[in-house]
Amino acid sequence: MTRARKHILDILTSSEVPLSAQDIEQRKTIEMNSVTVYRTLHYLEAHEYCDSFPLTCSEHGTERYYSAVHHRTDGTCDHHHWFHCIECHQFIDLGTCRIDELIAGYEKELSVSVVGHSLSLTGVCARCLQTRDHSGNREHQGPPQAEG
Amino acid sequence: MTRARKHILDILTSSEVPLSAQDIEQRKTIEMNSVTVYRTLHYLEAHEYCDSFPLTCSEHGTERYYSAVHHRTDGTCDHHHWFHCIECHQFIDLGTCRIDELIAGYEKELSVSVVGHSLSLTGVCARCLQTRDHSGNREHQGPPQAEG
DNA sequence: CCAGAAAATGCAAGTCATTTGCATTTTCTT
DNA sequence: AAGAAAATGCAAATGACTTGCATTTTCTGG
Repeated sequence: MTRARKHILDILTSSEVPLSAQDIEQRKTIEMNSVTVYRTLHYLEAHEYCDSFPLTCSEHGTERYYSAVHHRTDGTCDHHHWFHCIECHQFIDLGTCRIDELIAGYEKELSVSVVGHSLSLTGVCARCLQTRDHSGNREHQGPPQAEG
Repeated sequence: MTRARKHILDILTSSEVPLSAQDIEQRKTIEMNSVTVYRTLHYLEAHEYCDSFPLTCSEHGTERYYSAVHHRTDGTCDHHHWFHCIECHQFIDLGTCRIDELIAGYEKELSVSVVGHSLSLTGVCARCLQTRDHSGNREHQGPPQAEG
């Protein structure tokens, strides 16, 4: 692990939400070319340090988001999925993947071997729903507590 | 519905697999600018004539794929998900969405309103698995029957 | 059926995330 | 520490997709 790789992995590990390459560029505290950010993300994903998925939103367009993978004591990966609010553009953690059985079912049904999957939900978060209720359509509020 | 829109919707409706903007350009039989293809796909999706999801594969990179939505007699949409083979790059229909309940659970748990979702599986299809078994790693075969 | 307005389309250029080639620097191996 | 291998920076390219604007088609009221 080089310095750059350690640094980006640290950023991912300490983030509570998935980050795009651009998010990482903003958060990095050491000099690093943006090409290196992309290459590092590829490296981390190939080596199972992180997961990624593509998401399209009105504010950021289509981008790939990365999140650190937590390995369990038995060596398996704790793979998460995410909800993305179409109003405030925050991510909400949906916790550990709950479609393993569904996938196992498809594998059996179709005689395929599933190697990867991508699931993401979009909609309106509790906070934005509340804002709507209380006030018709005001301006969107900022992030819930700080930056995600 | 203009001529262009009807034509693209026809292409989507008669395809058994999701198509990218480029796939559609290849299949169209009337003159149409590629910008129009994109705008038409936006129109069709906004009006619930089709669904889309982004997918990344080694052969085509990251692209958005579109498939016609079938409306049931009760007016609801018959939303499907897809498996994509990382070797032959064919799609396999996973049938009607089976995660509605899971999503309803998340909505309740997190007090969010889910407006959309994207799920896709990647892996090796039955045919490619078989080719592997029978012959070590030969060249990949062509499409199953014709063009998908 | 026709005029005028509204919407759709074509064309050219632009945007933007991401990738690539190649030279230089850093890291690893012996 | 030397040499090879891998990583990084820089500049330019790629490729999906979007935008602005002029022209054409479609729709609506008369």
